[in-house]
Amino acid sequence: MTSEELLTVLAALGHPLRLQIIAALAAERVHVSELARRVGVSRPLLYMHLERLEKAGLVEGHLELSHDGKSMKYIELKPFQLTLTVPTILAALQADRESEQPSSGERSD
Amino acid sequence: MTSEELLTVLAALGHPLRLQIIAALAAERVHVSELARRVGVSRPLLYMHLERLEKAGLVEGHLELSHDGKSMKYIELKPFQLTLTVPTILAALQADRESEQPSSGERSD
DNA sequence: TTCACCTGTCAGCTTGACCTTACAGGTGAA
DNA sequence: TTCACCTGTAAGGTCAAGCTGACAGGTGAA
Repeated sequence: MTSEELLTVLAALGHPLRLQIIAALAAERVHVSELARRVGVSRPLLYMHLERLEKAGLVEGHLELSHDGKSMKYIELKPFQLTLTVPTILAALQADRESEQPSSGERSD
Repeated sequence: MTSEELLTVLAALGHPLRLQIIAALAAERVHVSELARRVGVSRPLLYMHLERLEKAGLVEGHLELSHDGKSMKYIELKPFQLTLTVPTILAALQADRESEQPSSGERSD
């Protein structure tokens, strides 16, 4: 995991509303409009937050047709596990260096 | 851990420069001016970032006198371990509810 | 005294995150 | 047709985070 990926996840989790969204999705997947009502925000705002969560790989959206033919976008939570310690941060920064010069200095001798 | 505490840590770690700062402090404590040079930023900017890290409890500063009598503020890294999963987020949000009404519903019977 | 270090803070700028309002377009049911 | 749902996005405003430059004040050494 590079530091960029790490920062994407940290930024995605670093907002109270997005924690609420994750909590609301923990038990079951919910479609966008219903999710907006449950967490008490406007739909456009929710879209913005979902975009961040999705980019971080924490949620996933699926557009489906409901039983009565209406288009519904269901959001589901992707299980994740991320341990933050000094070594994991060092590893992320090290991954940056290894991925930016993949053919020069990452020998393990 | 409440969600506010969690968010403070997430926000503190959610910046590339602050990850660099943590990496620079991983091996040894460093005084402010030297740290600024090592991570390549101005001292005032570093102070701002250190403030966030300190509020999150990730680093600690100690003002000391060097052997030649000059005032030096040494920054040291506090070891930490934070595991991010859906359950830990749910627990943080639950802690909010328990701490806002400490005398009504948190009975454990 | 001048220099080279050090700590600490403030005023002011820029930019992006966040949020709201409004719009365009689709469906099934009354 | 009108209503009540749904998806999706664009325009614009607000505000805090981030960053810079300048300042005030301390020390020991040359």
